[in-house]
Amino acid sequence: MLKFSKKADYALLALQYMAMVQYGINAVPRVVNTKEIAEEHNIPLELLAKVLQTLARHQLIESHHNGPKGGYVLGREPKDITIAQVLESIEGPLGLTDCSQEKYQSTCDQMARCNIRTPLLKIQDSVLQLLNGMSIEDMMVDESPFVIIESVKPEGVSS
Amino acid sequence: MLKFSKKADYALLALQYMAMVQYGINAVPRVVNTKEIAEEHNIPLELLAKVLQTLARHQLIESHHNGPKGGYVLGREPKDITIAQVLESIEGPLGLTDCSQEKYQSTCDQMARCNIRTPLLKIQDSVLQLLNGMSIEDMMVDESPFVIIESVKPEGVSS
DNA sequence: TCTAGTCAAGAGTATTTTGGTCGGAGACTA
DNA sequence: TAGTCTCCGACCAAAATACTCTTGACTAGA
Repeated sequence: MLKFSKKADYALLALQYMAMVQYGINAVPRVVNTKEIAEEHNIPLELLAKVLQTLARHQLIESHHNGPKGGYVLGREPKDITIAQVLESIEGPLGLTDCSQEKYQSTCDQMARCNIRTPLLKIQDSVLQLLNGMSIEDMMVDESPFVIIESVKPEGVSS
Repeated sequence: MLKFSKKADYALLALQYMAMVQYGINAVPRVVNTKEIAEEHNIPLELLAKVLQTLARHQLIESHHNGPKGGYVLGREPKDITIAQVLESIEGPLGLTDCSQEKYQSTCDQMARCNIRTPLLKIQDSVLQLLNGMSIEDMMVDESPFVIIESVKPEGVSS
């Protein structure tokens, strides 16, 4: 419940990676291709390809060109790519319930006596605000890829 | 994306209805049965039955007894039933990503180089806080079903 | 005690969504 | 211009979800 889809996960992962390559500390900006990201993160190449295509279509990234040395770059600065935009590109308009999209409202035969629509929209609003307030930049937690989370390891390795 | 499942919708609808019957203005508290709710809201009887069973198993509602005049009542006051509890009963533990549940962490082969886990958990936390802060009572917005929320509109959300 | 109304629980089916695959078309390099 | 390498869009399979059916147990009231 409330789970991101794999595609959304992959998208965030990829964007974060690209952001690090282009804007990270000591970064040497360059074009990155699908294969590189897929191998880096161990995700199915073809699926990631599709995800990136979608992101490109929504201008979050730009396909540099085809052929050898082709690839993608971010379409804007990391701080200008919000989590909400990413999710929306991948999954279509966000909404806790169908009736938050106007075009579906007519199909809901309980609109009239639906008392939960309003409070639901309120929740949804807050969630959206949250997702809109967070960008790829916020995911660029410096360089260290290895952050030991103590809950993984049984005994106090953290020190 | 981020959508509630139908079952979750039905659960909220049912709880809100029961709350109105028991605690609403001028309410005459009584037991309500599955059929009544299903007809009231036009949802498949059998499916709703299963949803209510689940809620009962989680003590959010109580089955009054079998047989004629049987039915359900709320297990506690509306303000003590949070949205998060409802969702969790229906859909199991909530979490934006698998690795928020400890038992799945080991199965994720990219834990080591996963840079998005931490920020994702942060988002998730906020969402959960939101859902925990809202209860069935908040859904008892007296009788008027149509309240237009202006914040849905694109402009000036944050104001 | 018999009947009808109700909750309880399981298995089974259909439909939608999601994850993943394939075969090209275009573009660059040599 | 041949040979790669890349993006791209249509396609397929598997999984999750929504919904149904059947059976059973229990209770109130005739």
